[in-house]
Amino acid sequence: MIRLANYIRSLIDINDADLRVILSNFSKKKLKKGTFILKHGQVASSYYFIASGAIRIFSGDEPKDKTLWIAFENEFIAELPSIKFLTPSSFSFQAIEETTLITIESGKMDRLYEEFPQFQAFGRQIWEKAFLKVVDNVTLLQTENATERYKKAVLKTDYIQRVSLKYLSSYLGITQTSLSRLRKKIK
Amino acid sequence: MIRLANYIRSLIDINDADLRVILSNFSKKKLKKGTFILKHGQVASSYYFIASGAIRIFSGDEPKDKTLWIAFENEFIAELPSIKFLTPSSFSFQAIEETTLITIESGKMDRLYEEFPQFQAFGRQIWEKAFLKVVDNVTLLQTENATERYKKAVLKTDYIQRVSLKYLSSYLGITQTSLSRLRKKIK
DNA sequence: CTGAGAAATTGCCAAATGACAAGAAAGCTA
DNA sequence: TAGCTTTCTTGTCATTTGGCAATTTCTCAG
Repeated sequence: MIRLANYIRSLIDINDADLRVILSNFSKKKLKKGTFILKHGQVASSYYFIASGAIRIFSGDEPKDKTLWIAFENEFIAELPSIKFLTPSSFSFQAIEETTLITIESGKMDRLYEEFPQFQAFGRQIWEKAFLKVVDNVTLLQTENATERYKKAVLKTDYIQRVSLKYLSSYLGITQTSLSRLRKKIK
Repeated sequence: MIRLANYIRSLIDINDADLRVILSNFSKKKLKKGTFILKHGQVASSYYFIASGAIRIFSGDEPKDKTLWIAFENEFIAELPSIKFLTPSSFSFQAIEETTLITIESGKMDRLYEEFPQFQAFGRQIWEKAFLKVVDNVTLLQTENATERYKKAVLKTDYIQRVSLKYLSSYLGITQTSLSRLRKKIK
């Protein structure tokens, strides 16, 4: 919970009392490796903060799934379009390690927005961050070759090295074989 | 203006009178080919609807720029993060044909949201559309080879064929040379 | 600690894409 | 329309990436 508190504080100004109330609306969940927290086609109803572990967001079904994003500790994630517009999710969310999540239902989130208007800035920033990350990704995929994409991904987060090649490769837009080879060449 | 009216109507329910007031806040602009409506580093302050023509959104500077998106008639575009958070724009917007824009300043847009709450749904959908488009793009870049990406881009909009290879190639994440060749092969 | 299943590596070869430069075609302006 | 500029195409060759299958390594439940 402290991690979440710090995360919120890093994005908005808020006093201790308000923050405490906000946090009381969240609940903790432990997930085993492999657990799905959302499957594509379902309507998403929660926001997730990763206290520890890693979640992969992907489209399609294994083994031909495509990893859109991999989130690690101290990251706030959600299937925003599905939550906001009650449409079926395009993506599945899966824990790829033992993971501790701190979650909140979207209804509660909305009530917090009403009760604490300054908290709305938090919601907006989640959107913005998500948007910018995806845009960055497009640029990377358009611009760099596989080797550079891998290097930059590692630079951004060491965590990325915890991810199996199977998942990482589709995130980088290459095959597992190629990723294995280029990683070897880099060393 | 009729085009914009239809566009708004396609996204939200709104009566004639309200729509008329809303439209009166927009203004028309004609742009010659090559004109910039926003350069990266500037803070964006307007939303744009393309009545005719085409706008390309790109990062970096020519000739090494990367085209993130190409928008055509009946598309609503904006540098949303820059508008919302007053941060410098990461992208430049440039007319790549003679273009007629219908624009509105963000301040006026905000006032419309207050005056016509149902219009907020319009704003939200712009965000969502932008987000989904970018996500689609990631998936495409991750999943398909250059030939497929080109085919799918053409399938989505015939308009794409109006775009010079120079711009189109970086949008597809390949070189102009390769695009020229693969286009020949397809015919 | 062990053995089955999953994941990663490697070899071999084919296909796709890139780099660079030259020439052809198309578009624009006076 | 002529002439200039930009864009497009093509040739050659190098490099990157993919496909497939065999083998090795790793992981984890029992």
